[in-house]
Amino acid sequence: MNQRPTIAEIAAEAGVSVPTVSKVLNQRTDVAEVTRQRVEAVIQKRGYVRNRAARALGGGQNGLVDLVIPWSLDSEYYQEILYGIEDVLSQAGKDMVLFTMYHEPQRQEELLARVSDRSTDGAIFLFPNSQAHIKELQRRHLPCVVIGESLSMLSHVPTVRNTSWIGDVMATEYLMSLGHRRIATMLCGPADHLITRARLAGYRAALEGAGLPIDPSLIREADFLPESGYAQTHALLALPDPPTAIFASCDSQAAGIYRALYEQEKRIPRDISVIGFDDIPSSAWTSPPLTTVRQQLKEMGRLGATMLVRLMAGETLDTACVELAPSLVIRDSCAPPPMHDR
Amino acid sequence: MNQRPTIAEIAAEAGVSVPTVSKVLNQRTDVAEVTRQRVEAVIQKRGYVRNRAARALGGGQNGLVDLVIPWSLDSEYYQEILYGIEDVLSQAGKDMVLFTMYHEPQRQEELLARVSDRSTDGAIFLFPNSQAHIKELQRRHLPCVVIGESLSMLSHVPTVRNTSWIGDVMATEYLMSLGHRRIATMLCGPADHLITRARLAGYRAALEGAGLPIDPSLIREADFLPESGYAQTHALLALPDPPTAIFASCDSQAAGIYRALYEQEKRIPRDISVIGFDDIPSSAWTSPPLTTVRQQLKEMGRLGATMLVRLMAGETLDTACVELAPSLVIRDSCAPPPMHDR
DNA sequence: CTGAAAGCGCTTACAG
DNA sequence: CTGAAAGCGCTTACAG
Repeated sequence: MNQRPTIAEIAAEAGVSVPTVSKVLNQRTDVAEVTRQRVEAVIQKRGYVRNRAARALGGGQNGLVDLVIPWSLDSEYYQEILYGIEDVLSQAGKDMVLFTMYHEPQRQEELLARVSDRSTDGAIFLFPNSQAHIKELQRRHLPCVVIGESLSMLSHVPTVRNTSWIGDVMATEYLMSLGHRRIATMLCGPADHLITRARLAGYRAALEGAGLPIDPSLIREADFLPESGYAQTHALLALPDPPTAIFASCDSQAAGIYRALYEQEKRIPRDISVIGFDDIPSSAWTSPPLTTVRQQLKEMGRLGATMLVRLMAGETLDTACVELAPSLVIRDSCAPPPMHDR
Repeated sequence: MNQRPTIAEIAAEAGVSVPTVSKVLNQRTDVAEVTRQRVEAVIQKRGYVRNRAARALGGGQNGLVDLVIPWSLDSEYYQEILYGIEDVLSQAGKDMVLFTMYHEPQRQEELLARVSDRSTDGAIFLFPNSQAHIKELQRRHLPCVVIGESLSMLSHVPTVRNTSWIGDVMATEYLMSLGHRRIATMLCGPADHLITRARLAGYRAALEGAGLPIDPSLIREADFLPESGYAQTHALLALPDPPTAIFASCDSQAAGIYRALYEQEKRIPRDISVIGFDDIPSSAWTSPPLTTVRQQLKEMGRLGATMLVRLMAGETLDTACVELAPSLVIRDSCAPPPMHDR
């Protein structure tokens, strides 16, 4: 039989008992150095790997981490974050289990059930839309980390996010530095959401800082899809006094803005400037290449995963909430406004 | 104590033994109907869910499926497939564990170790670059399914893929019907790969069928990234007799083609036509919208997952290999060639 | 520092 | 049709 070795076989071969091998495996200190080395040699030689299910049942960890996402992994945005998470987690010997909430409340129950299973050693939440279940998981001592804005700043869940409103300030100031005075902006979701409001505040602050008026007709409702950028751009262009620059709330929305502009035969950036937000990989390949605000997506993933690994190892975090600053990536979609508009 | 109920508690409450509850849970037939109903009522009432680890240890299934991908989930292409897989698997009560091969041979060993664990009930391989480990897993009776081209047609692993070369025929014929005679095509990977050759054969067959010559300078090496499309388009345009249409091997490559054309101030489709391959979601939002060959990506995911679910349930598949036919999606990136080129 | 013992929550033969 | 028994491969007290 070419079966995978069990802890019992290792113990027999090393001439010790099963608990002793378990101690070595769990890096306990109450093992004689000689014993440890002997056991480790056998483990090495036989290529022993613990059985995950048995470990979990016995009360140990099982090397699985839940990745809880609100919807599907359907945007480059998520992918980038995931990439960072995967990087750290695989180094730590953890595997990811995808758990999709689909915005269904009943899925939360499933998640809780699975955790009381000890099916999983920890969980990473991407842009959670509720915190109730996270709190419940923490109450059951499951290490949890949130990546992305969380609904409440009061949360006690370790969080890593981008200081996005600063990005709005940067983009708006950059456009103004080019000479733009009529800058349209798109919202990034429902107007009553905290993040939406925070980001809008960045735009307003920049404008006010420069003594420019705020024109409500230049603030448009939109979401993360190209459709909304498309529709609002057409609306913007129909204004008596249209903007000379459009600030997209995210790069994927910018594709819709580009398209509306293309249809109206407006050249970017000669006739009108466009600036994005996120800097997803494909933004480097639009025509013209999109100037945008870079969020450190991979880094968010890496940091969040690192925090979780620490938590799972029983360590305590010194900083529960990490904010990453955005930066400006200047490509070719912005230029000074046309002469007659200055 | 508000703990999650165990099978023992259910048994006690229903007035039966533990094995009997287990039988009900596993839909065995050797249980009296009355007993079954009584047990099921208690299960229902207590919201009982089996402990995954205990199940796996005891010899049952644990509700986990490995999703084995060659690299990272870094393209819309994968995402679409994943979406289909997720759809079916979540219906079947299975969760996905992401397993990334990173093209590292040593990862194959890890995969094997994990499976002898019975950590997982089955595995779905996306575009595997080797079949050795899949065969080994099958030998250990782990249900496996391949989605995407597999290296050998002789494989005994159930597979679902697209009949991609037909797509190449369709695209080429469409371009010819528009009046094009000099059609460039990009390879979709190393020239010695089976898929690359098969797809090229589709292009050739269409051309030959129409009695058109095959010009080797119009067949360009490329991969799945925009960069290669970009570089080859510039090279194509520098030819003494440049093509009037370019056939991209995939939509993400088309972004590079668009960009090169944009830089050379060639208008699509007035000056030159571009056709893609895959029909990833963002292709509907390029400017102009990309005419492309649609691969049924979500459907591939759904079918593959469905096959795996059957296999895990102990059923046998009537068809081991399913081929999905592509179709043409006509948008705005193709037109008849300019007058002087006809 | 070491190991005998009990237990985690299931499952599968197998005897009745 | 039902259930007593043994076992899956670990882990954690706890006694020595």
